[in-house]
Amino acid sequence: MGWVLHVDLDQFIAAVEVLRRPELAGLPVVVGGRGDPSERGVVATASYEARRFGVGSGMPLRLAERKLRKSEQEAVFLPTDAAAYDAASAEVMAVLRGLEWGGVPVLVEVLGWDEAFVGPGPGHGDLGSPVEFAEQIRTAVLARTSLRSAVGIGDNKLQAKLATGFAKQRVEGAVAREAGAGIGEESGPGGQERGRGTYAISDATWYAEMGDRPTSALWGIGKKTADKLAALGIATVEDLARADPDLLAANIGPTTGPWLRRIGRGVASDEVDATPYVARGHGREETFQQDLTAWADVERETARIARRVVEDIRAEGRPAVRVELKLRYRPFFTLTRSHKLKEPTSDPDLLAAEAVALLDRVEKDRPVRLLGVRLEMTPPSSVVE
DNA sequence: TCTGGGGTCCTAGGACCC
DNA sequence: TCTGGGGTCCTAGGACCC
Repeated sequence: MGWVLHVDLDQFIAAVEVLRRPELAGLPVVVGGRGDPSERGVVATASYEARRFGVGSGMPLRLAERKLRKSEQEAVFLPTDAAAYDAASAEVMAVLRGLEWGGVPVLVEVLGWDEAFVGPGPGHGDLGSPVEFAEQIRTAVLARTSLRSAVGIGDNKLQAKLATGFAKQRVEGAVAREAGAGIGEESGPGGQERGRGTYAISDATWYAEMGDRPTSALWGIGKKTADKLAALGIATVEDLARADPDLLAANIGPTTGPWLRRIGRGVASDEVDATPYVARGHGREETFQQDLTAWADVERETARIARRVVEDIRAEGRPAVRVELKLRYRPFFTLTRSHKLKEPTSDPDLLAAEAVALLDRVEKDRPVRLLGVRLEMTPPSSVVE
């Protein structure tokens, strides 16, 4: 049996902020943008205390501020500090990589700052109970980083990922109930009740757990695809599992159609890929606090952002092969223009000029809300001596 | 209350070549 | 003068995820 585990840290960004500012514990903490709720920006993470008042990820900061003000809560707004989360994330991943399961080091596939798949390493022995190992993971992460987590268990990565979501729901439900009942911090400072933060889904329980849920409950199906499926008469995961493969291929696409049917059936890879992440490209984009109306400003800002991205790709040591410009006009219309370079380059002047040249292909008489520049790099394999 | 930023992968159409 | 398909590259946009 190829068990896969998925580890997901609780309210990671907010938790990291509270760790370095313990006085914030218990307060509604909202992290996002530059930390100024009167600015354009959205919530990256809200603590459970803030979530209770309807504040959630992706919400405009201005709206979050209004909700918390109405609740008369003493709320704290903080800027996003990517370097701090990078560092905390690296600590957590190091703890995971240090674990042994079945007598050999585990494989760790990092998914983002706060998520990873964990699987048995090659040549492992008896794995014992995956639930026991999940508890071991949560205990080790908490002990070494003071961060709480949930762990999902599955026969493959899809099942493990979805199981983590159910584990988190149980934790949040319990926290809310305790808050309502006037019970304090969950089992004392740093506590983490055993069993509460793990959940398992397997091939055997797939339809019982997922069959009646909407297709959007699946990892990989968002609102658009769910709507498209609904128009085909496919509402639930079980509907999707039973759907006609030709219908899916014809309406959704030759690759995506069959893949959707597979995930409807709970079928996915169980291979934990521990090879280090290599980015295809890097980009930076910026929403301006005030829309740009003078085209000279648009050109200057485009060049500035392009030079920032050149610094990013220079740090990787791989030249750019493609330049993409992204523009968002007022009120919210977005377009992209891109250009493949004749030859790879890391030259800042040249790449800034390429980015600015892409502006020749767009309308110049409309207010600009956002500018972005993205550079695609040569793949590492093509770097030859 | 207007709607972030950093990524990935897929699709579809047109150009171009054979 | 009209008319084929197939394959690949490039570009723009869409969808999704954290």
